[in-house]
Amino acid sequence: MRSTDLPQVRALPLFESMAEANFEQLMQAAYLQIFPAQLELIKEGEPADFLYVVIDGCVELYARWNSHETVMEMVRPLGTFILAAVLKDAVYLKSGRTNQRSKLLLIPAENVREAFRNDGAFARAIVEELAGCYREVVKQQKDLKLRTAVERLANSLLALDSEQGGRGCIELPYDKRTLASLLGMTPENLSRAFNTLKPYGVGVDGARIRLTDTASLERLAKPTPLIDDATV
Amino acid sequence: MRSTDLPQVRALPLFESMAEANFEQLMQAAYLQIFPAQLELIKEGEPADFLYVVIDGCVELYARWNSHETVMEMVRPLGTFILAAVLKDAVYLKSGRTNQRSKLLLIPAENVREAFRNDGAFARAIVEELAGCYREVVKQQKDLKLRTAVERLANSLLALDSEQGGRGCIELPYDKRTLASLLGMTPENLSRAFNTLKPYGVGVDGARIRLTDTASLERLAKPTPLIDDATV
DNA sequence: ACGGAACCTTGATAAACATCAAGCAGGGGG
DNA sequence: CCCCCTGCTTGATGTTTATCAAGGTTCCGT
Repeated sequence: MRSTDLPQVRALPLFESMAEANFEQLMQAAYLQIFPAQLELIKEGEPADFLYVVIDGCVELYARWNSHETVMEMVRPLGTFILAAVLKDAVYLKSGRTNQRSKLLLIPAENVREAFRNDGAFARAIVEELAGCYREVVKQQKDLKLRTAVERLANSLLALDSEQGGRGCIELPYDKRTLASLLGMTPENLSRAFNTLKPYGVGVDGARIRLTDTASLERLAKPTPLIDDATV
Repeated sequence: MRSTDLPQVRALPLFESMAEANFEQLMQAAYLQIFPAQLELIKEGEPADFLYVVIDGCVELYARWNSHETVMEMVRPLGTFILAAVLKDAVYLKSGRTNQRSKLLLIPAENVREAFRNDGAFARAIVEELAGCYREVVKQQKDLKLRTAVERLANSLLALDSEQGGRGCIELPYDKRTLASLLGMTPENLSRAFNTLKPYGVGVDGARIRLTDTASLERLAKPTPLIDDATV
């Protein structure tokens, strides 16, 4: 790959500390590709062939069982996915599709494993990344087991707001039904949850959400760093 | 520490490949200790001081929010816990207490991080372990989001059975209320779920469960390696 | 502009799950 | 041995969430 995207990939925590030669070798083996929206990238149960980096666009990771489907995670730039399966040389636990037209970097799994074996700094960066991913999922699980749907929505709105500048004005980064599934509820329920939050200063106009009484919303949501802070 | 437990700790996947000198150094800094039942070991939100290894007994990891509590994981011999927090030098996301009188090995966090920096083989073993932990939580999350309480119970019974020899005769390794919380339901609901499973050949006598129609139970449970197999 | 297709919302209903309140059974300590 | 405590179960009830069905809006392509 040759492009203006290379420096920002190099700057990712996962890659920034690895030796130049190893990084170049990884990138030489990698593919940079643009995919249309709604394209099936990976399917749960299949062996892990590539480590993916989202350069542009958005990828939806989801899982299916008994004809039910649930969104597990939305990966936005510059996130990576399927690192654990690649390292363990195991099958994917989640399926993945592009949510919109997306530019992705595909690094062959075997090259990642080779770099991991040869480059100590890379191995340490991987540990850091994996530990972070692990803690994120644990937080999601606490969210799911300890909160009701309305509480989960309230907290996710507060998180989105602070992510988007804390101005009380949110632009939802994806469909409402995607958000619903991500939060573990049905689209109908999300609609009703938004209505429930109206008295707490939550105004909805399509994908634009307005928070006019953050204090009140926080009293309901009771956010805690141990569930809601991305960095903790 | 000096004891008959050392060889089995050394044999753990996490430690077996590290250099002898580094392992000895880790063990010299570590404490082997026996704790009574129901003892608070760690508290969510506190900085990670030790990596724990359960040598004997059982430790319950749980989380709390808004005066609700849920069991996240039961760690039995020879499992480790709180690895991610130790590596990231972060606060615990879960609290932990002994479920019964337990023998634990406590390795100071700073020593673990030092060994991780100095011993490439250890770093790789950590990656393997972390990736495995990550995938376990992802499976739990799929279980929670895609299945009902009865389905979760049915699958966990099948898993426990195969873990205990597949003879259709299970001894529950902990209280029913603990199992309930682990599966994300109330004790009352677990009781009712057992009743729901009676027509599928599930007999309950205290902590002893008998499966008399595994085929029928499996038709209901629809187990899949992508959620229910520990090793995948 | 029109038709159609997503997407979202709303309402009605049903299923799943939690809560509250007793009651029962078994085991450990006095 | 008996008592009491703890854990479990059961029943009644209420809340939360899903499902089914229908209507409305927006946006796109023809």
